Amino acid sequence: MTEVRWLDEREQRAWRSLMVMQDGLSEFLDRQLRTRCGLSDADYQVLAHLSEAPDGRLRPFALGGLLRWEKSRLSQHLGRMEKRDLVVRERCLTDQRGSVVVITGRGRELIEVAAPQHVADVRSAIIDLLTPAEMRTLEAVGDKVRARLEQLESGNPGIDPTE
Amino acid sequence: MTEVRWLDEREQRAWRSLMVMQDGLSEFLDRQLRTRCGLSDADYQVLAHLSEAPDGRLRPFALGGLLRWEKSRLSQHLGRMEKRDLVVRERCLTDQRGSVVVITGRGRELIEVAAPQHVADVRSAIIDLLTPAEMRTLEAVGDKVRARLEQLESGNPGIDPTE
DNA sequence: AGGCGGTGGTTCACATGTCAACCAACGGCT
DNA sequence: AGCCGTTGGTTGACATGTGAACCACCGCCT
Repeated sequence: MTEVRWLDEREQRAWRSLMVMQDGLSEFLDRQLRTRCGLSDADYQVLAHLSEAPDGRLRPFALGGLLRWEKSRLSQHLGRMEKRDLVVRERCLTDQRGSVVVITGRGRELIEVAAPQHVADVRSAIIDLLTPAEMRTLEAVGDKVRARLEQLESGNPGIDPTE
Repeated sequence: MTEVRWLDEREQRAWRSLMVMQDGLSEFLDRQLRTRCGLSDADYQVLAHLSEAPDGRLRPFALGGLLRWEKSRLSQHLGRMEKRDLVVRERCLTDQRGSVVVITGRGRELIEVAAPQHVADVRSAIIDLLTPAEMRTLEAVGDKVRARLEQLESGNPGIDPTE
């Protein structure tokens, strides 16, 4: 592996375009949520998962799994959300170590206002611009990349075709 | 606008797939850079732009434009990079308010080691998995979305087709 | 029973990003 | 020259993310 395969024109353009879209999208969606509902994107994700769970309650480790968050991040964030009365932590009855996160009434009200606006934003920023074919491609690419990342992160370096 | 157009199955899948890919990709690339070169993704972007600029020097506001960063973020980040001897700030001769950021020798060494590895990571995580058609689609979608975001952020709410 | 590695969670110190306030210099205008 | 709105940049207070250390409890094993 002596020489570097730089990105050619096409590859550059696709990559940059994707990155810029990425930044722009998350910045836009986060700002909309924040200014219109006082929720960060992180808050939204947490509330969304909780509101879909039975009784609006989840064990932190389960929530962490859904969000793919580090446990310390989750703990910190839940602490802040608890102060703002969006969630409460209760002791877990079946496991004395753990706790259960529960969405509050206020949390539920907020997510129910935020969700339709958020979906509308996602639609108007991207989904409604896509043809069915583009949608399929995005899904396929996303899945391929995720699978590849799991492979890479599990210590498999991938096969060098020149080998 | 009384009723909400939720995302249907296809739309959900495409959207989630994109978001997950997005998170996974940036996390992966950032971690690779960090562990292998001691550079964050932000550091990398800054050094990359500087190293491509004539004499490795840029006015902060120009750099900020390229990166699409808030000026305070840039200022804070440059401060940290200066402490690590990756860049230096010099007074600007033509504008007494401003300064010029210059990449240091060490900064240049680092980016020259990091760049090939970074490109290899980008390739192996995504670019090399894509067909030419997929690449074109990604570019097209990215461009559409960016254009749309600019429209949205310039106060244009978009047209409601039911109107 | 009692030892013990693994798990669920929290906490601390620290890196990073954001917003608003601030300051000095620029440059156009009279 | 002198005023004044704008621009380039920094700063401080604060919100958020990360990694490591820590703690209590679980559950298995003998």
